[in-house]
Amino acid sequence: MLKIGRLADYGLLIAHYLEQRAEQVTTEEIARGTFIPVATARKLLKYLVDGGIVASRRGLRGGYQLARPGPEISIADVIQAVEGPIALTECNRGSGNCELEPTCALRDSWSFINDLVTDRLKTFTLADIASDMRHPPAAAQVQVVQAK
Amino acid sequence: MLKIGRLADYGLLIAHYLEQRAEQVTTEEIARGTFIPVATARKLLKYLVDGGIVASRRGLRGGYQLARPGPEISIADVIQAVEGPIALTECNRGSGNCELEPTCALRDSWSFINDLVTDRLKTFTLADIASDMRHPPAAAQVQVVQAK
DNA sequence: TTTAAAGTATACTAGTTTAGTATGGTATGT
DNA sequence: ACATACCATACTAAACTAGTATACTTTAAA
Repeated sequence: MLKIGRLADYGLLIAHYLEQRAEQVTTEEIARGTFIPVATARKLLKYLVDGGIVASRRGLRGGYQLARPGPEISIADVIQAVEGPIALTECNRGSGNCELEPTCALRDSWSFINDLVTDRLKTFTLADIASDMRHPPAAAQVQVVQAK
Repeated sequence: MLKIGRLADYGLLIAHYLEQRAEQVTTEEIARGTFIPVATARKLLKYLVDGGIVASRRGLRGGYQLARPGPEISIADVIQAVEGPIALTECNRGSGNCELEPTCALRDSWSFINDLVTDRLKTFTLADIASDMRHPPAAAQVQVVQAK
């Protein structure tokens, strides 16, 4: 269960949809276009607005739009907007969440691993999703280098 | 909630403990040494044995030991042994798990992202955990290279 | 200035998943 | 043969998630 919440997945779907449309779109349209239930889409849009991923306009003729260009929105941004900070383990959300903490030998390691994963997700953007996956984006070309 | 299950965390704790001891150790000793409840440790040890991480010996004077040297056991190995294959999203566990699948534009992307994360976790081993985190292990030195 | 479209906020519910436990079985060295 | 230690399975309770319902606020156009 190293997994992402369904809502985060939907969030990315919505972000991707908005990038494609590139104009003001209403909640209902988004819901129809992504096949996500309207009520759920509403909830998600709020998260995305609060997270600065999406810009909203209220009132008649209102709607949503991406707040920034696609290449500037990473997967990590979307996940964090929907689910809060990425924390693989409890101890990574701060002290006092795990009763094993005082004796645990892995705390620093988990912190480190958490950063590895987060940084990795920051290199992959909405624009990369839009492009053909068969030709991996630049961000996907990683090389492991022996230290020293 | 991009997070790892508590049991996977415990699994890593146990693996790390076994690496430190480097000898035949009983369930009770492991439980005492890691502060994990005995019944839970049993369950985990089964997973680890099935996953080929740990070797068991039954009968009198039985116990557990790492099946392979520390540097050959990655975080990904441990997580997969405890939780099964890494799958960030439902669609990454195969077809038919998500009702949005037929219309979803993100399937290939998720598959790609899943691999990115998994590969990253494969580069970090038990041995890396044992060493001082303040001097990051070789596996942690990653360089992103512009494609073409 | 009224009205209706559209976003905002909060609280609740049902279902699923997870961690944890209990119990009885099986192998094996002495 | 027997005590020790691992193995297998099934169950339970608690936590968490996704999804929904409802009432409110903002704003552009008529």
